Amino acid sequence: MRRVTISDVAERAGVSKSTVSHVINATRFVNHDTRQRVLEAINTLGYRPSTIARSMVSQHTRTVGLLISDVGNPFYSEVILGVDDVALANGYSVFLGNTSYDLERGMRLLISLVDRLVDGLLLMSSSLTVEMLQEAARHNIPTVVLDWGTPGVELSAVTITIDFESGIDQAVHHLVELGHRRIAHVSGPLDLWTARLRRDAFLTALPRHGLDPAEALIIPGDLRIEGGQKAIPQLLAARPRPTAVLAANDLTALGLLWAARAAGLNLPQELSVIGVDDIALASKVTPALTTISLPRYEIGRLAMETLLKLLREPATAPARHQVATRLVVRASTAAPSEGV
Amino acid sequence: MRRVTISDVAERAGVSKSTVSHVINATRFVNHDTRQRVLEAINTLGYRPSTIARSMVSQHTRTVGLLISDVGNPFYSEVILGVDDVALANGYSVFLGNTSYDLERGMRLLISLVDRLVDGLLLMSSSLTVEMLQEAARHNIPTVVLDWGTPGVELSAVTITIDFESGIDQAVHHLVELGHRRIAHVSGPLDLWTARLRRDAFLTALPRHGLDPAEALIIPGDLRIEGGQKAIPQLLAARPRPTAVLAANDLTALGLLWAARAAGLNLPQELSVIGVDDIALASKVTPALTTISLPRYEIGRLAMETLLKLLREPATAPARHQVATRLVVRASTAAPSEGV
DNA sequence: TTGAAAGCGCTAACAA
DNA sequence: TTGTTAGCGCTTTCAA
Repeated sequence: MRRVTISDVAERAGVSKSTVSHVINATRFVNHDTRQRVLEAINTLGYRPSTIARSMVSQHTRTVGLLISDVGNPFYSEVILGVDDVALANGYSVFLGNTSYDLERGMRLLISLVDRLVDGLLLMSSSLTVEMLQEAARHNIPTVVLDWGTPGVELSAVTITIDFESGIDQAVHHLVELGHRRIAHVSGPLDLWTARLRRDAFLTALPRHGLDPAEALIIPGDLRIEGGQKAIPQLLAARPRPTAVLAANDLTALGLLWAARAAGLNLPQELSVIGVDDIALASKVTPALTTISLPRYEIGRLAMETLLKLLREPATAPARHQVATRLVVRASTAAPSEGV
Repeated sequence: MRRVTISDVAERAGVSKSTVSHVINATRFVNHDTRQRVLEAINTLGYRPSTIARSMVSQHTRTVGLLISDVGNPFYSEVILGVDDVALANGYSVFLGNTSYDLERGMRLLISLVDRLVDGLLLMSSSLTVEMLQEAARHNIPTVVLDWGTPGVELSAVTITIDFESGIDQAVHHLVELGHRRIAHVSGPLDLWTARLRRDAFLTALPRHGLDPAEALIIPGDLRIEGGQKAIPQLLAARPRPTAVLAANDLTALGLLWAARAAGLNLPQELSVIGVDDIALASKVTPALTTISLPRYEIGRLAMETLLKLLREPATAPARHQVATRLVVRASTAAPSEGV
């Protein structure tokens, strides 16, 4: 049972291979009748052009590589969906690689992608190195980098960053309007670019709403539930005690909520909590979490579309895109109760 | 800046292309000195063999296609990780496709994978059809199907199914030992194979522990938090009222827990709840969820390894694998309080 | 309006 | 111990 090739079709239709090729790709005029014969031959034979052979001559594969630090992270999984949708709609297939936050693994993955002649690269991994970018550039593979801010990135790749400032500013505004004056922040690990970004956005938002950043309590967390839970004792011990807290992400916020309740606090009156991410769970818990929503699917879509544009117009200069975030008010924020 | 090819290396080393090929693939003896010269040429030129050209002649690609219904589902994301690990370790790359529970989309994805000459297929999508399997079989692409029980599957593909019976039997045993006699089940949508499987496992486990399946209350759910929440009123209205409930998955169990607490029940004394999945959250909530743990990563690993074996020994007859599940006891189960 | 033939970068007979 | 050569299945000049 041999694979049916273009020659089989040509023979069956009584034409040359080139004619078959041209009817398939609509790349030059073919007489109506012969075209019909070719089409028919294709159908009865069940012929499908070999992508490999095509790539061999065209030197491109209509594939892209997607490197992710952690597929299990709900943030990324929706991003993947956005990428996948755009890819499918444009005839691209995507190679997925999970770096597991492991630099060496990431590099191996990247090399295998380069060897596979991917047309473009989508890098969404906090464990990225400049060498990876260079490797991609060396083979001049168009690259889109998500949410990675190392200086110099924008020289060789298009970057997509998340504009936390907008959402965080809304969050602070919301709290101040409710009457809060003492707002704390439970940050992520500050060696992470994205964690610093959120903290800084918080710190710069404060003075815009009449609050003094110097007085703001910053408790380091780990972007996980545990980090939020561990922050509660510190939070309650602080004098003056904060009446609201902005968590670096929703998991941290949930940890805060649960530990606060366990400590006997009346929520949200005695402690308002805001998260970042808007994970699925955020609207399901009690009290439902007020949070800053990231357009995850949108990010994936934008990334793949940007890459596609890069592929079509290789001359385009590396640019930077930002996606906005916005506050979703639910039940975990309220006016502070008197005399706390 | 042309791509450097095997001819460049050959020329530089002063040998023929075939010699270069043979040192790269260690496929025939090459004199030590010439081998050194070749190696050196490869290094200085930075030569990397083209996977495409190789595939062209070998007719295989060292790629596999992975079709998933929903990358966002935490169950699948860990499976992906297992697949990815084994793939990377064996020099395979994986194409990821998200069917979004959409049959037509799934078929399009599948066809694109077939056209790309993937060596094997991993189908982990509840939205699968027999035609998809046939399409794969028609191109004789070895296929591994996860958790899909339609009769006839095992004829053309290796199946990996999850042995819910073991874990569910342990769960019922655990509850009976605690003193429960009236155990309810909140199922998934019963048009899903996997939901029926769990319900049936529950029903057959009961008599093994002296309980009458005919008396068991089965409430249909949706595998989501909402389904669990909606089940609580029915559960509380039933006479005699169940003292324990086995949920079809952890999300349902969380819904049950939260709605029960909202209804003023004292947990776990007044209602014991067991989930299925052991999602990350299960151990974080209060009370921590007793649940039946699925070895998700293990499943991915097994699937990819099975596929690899199939690729190496194509003669192997389609088989079926089962992976065991086991009960993890936490704080959401307890002896029933008296006189409920 | 169509065909012949070269070539994409490799592997593997077959020869030497 | 190594080289020559014929493909793998397509696309694309160039020619007719």
